[in-house]
Amino acid sequence: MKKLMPICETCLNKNCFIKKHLHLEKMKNYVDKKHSFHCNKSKQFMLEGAPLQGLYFIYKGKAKTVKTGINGREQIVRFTKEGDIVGFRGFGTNNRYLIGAYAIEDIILCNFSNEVMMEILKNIPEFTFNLMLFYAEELNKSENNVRKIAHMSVRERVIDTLLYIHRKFGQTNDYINIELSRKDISDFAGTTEEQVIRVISNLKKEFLINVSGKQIGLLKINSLRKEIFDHKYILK
DNA sequence: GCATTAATTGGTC
DNA sequence: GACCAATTAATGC
Repeated sequence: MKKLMPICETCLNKNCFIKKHLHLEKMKNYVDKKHSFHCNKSKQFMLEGAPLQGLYFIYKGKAKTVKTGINGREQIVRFTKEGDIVGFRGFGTNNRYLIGAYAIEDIILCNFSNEVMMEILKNIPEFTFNLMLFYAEELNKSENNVRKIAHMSVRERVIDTLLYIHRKFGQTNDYINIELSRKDISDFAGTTEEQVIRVISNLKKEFLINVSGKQIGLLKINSLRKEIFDHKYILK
């Protein structure tokens, strides 16, 4: 089971950037040059400040990308899943990664080296154009997140985080399809572990969510959305 | 089973 | 609302 080597042609990740452009003739020259590997749960596979080693594409599993703050606290930049790109922030301009990345569960990654990525970007305009659109979108999301942390209360930020992972990972059998520690949630919401525990405990008492260990399920999505929306309106 | 880590609760500033 | 301490639950080895 250590020999599992993902093949782009048979890959099921429709939203993967490589897969999306596989119909282009030139692309086929490059996909064989990737190298794939496993990374176990909670292990780090990308180090903040380390020299660039190309881009990572998640073949299977979930991961988080983090940035170390001034006080040593970690801020989770985003959560990622199958088909997502990791490591694109430092690409091109910097020669080092600006963020670190950890596996949330056992994952399989596909890595394209700097050299191969450069070749793709220079030779396949359609790919480059779409990547630019992707960058613009990510920048927008990132700015929105900064605004959230600045203007929303802790309770609102936690609710917002829950709605986000619910939207991103989906929910089956009354529980969201990702298991995060309270610390992970707090590092994303920009608060502390204790605050997250208290908010989650309250939301459970109010019958807005289901909680069973690390599993969380949203019960009244509209009520939760409304709470965020109302307060945003007051603040802006 | 013991040791480390995570979750929870209460308290202080 | 952050930080700290104490207790308990969960998990790793």
